[in-house]
Amino acid sequence: MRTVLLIDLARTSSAVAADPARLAKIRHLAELLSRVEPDEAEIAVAYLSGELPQRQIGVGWRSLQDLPEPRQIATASLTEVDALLSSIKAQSGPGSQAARKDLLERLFRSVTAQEQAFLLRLLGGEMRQGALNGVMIEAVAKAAATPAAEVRRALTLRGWLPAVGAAALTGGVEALRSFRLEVGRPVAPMLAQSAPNVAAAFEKLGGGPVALEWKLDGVRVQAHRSGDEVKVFTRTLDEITAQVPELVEAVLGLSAEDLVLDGEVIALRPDGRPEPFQVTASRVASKIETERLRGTTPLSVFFFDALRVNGEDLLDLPDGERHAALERAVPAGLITPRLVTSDPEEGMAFFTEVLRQGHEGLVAKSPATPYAAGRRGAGWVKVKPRHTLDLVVLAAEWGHGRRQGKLSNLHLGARDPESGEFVMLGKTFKGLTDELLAWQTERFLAIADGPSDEWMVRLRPEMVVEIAFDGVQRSPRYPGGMALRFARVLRYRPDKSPEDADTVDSVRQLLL
DNA sequence: TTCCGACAGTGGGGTCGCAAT
DNA sequence: ATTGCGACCCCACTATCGGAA
Repeated sequence: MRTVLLIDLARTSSAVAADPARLAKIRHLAELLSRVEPDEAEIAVAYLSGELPQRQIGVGWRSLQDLPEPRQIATASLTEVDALLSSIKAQSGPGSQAARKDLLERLFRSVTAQEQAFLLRLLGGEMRQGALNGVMIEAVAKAAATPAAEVRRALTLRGWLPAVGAAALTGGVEALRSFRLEVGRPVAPMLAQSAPNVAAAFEKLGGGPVALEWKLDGVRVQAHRSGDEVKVFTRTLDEITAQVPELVEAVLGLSAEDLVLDGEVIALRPDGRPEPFQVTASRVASKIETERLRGTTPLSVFFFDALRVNGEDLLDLPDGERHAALERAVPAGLITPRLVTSDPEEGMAFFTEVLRQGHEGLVAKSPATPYAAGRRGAGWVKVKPRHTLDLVVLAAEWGHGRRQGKLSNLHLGARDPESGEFVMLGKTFKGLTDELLAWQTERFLAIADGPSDEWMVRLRPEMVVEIAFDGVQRSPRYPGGMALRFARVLRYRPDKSPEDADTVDSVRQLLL
């Protein structure tokens, strides 16, 4: 009999969810981790931080409906559950959906109600216990009696917390220190914060010179080269080597044979201007007909960072030195345009220029910052332009989790002057404070109109709301053939009536 | 004592591959 | 051929805790 069973994880998760204090969550998690046996440590770290050792198993929210009754006695071990999930993942070909369902039912029949609830949250991808990677890093450190900084460093290099956590719990700080940057195995990519404008980005980086780089609206790539072998990974560390042969050839064309580079792939038109993001994303996601697609939609790559060049790990070096190494290893045509300046005015001119060329914006970087992979550290700050429109709320959907009982997700419409009707352009739930959620729920119920159901309340088109968004994209889903990208609420406009709302024509202007 | 960095949660549009219909 | 689902590409914003100032 194992000392730690699935029921223990389920109980720990409940305790974590019930205790809002971060330090208490860490205590609960560390207490369990300190009891788990070495061969189950990876599973425990994974499950309690909302991950699966298999990463994905082809089961989502929809497959988790209509599950069997629980049993009364909890006996399931982590190893047993892990084996079942592996066999679910292994199903493929005709009949696989039925086989998956069968195995999933067997799993749920073999556990108690509390374990079922835990597995539902885990497999559904919504832990709702207020603890994921960030809290788990601290819990692993506490349970293994190692500094959290050592865990973070290992996670940067390994990119997968369950593996790092298991190493820490079984081998302590020595095991953590044995993690190295390994060519061919992806590193957790460094992420950026955002700022509303160039001046604010300069301010955030705290004076001194700032490196400004074009922000291209493509797909983030991490390219590894060892001799004749190249591997390419995405931001979530999934391998896409086969989909991006242009990138592979570009890297093989460099003289350095030992490389880890960070950059962006993007589809450019013959005139050099960027294709819409959808075109790049479609090209990168397509696994078949790659050779034909190369002809119609070629990909370009632009690197902006070097993590390793010719046997030297550069992660801990400041940005300026890493970029110098990048410039030595990679020709200028494959490097993201960059300007180092202390002058915000000069920065704004650079921003204007990148937008004129049709690109997304800028990323401002402190030349002193090391590559803090996997953390949205303050070293990188992105700046993008923002559009706004006054739109009409057509309906609202009931929220989930902490928004349960509140009307949350808004259906947004622009006015069609021809018909006098409103054309839906998308939805948003962003930008709403708790106070605004409470207010709009009450207000919406007062103007409810038309067929509503358990998810949605239709409204008389009376409420005008000011919406910020990044751009307009072609939509196969919405009636006007266009949708807003990254829409969020700025404020309600009680001073405006629906007749004052922006029109579909003004939105269409932005599509070009 | 106040401020602010980091984290988790709440969901958005679009596209692909695959299995089922 | 079409549809449904899972996965993954891009992502913004608010509330909260707890350490920093």
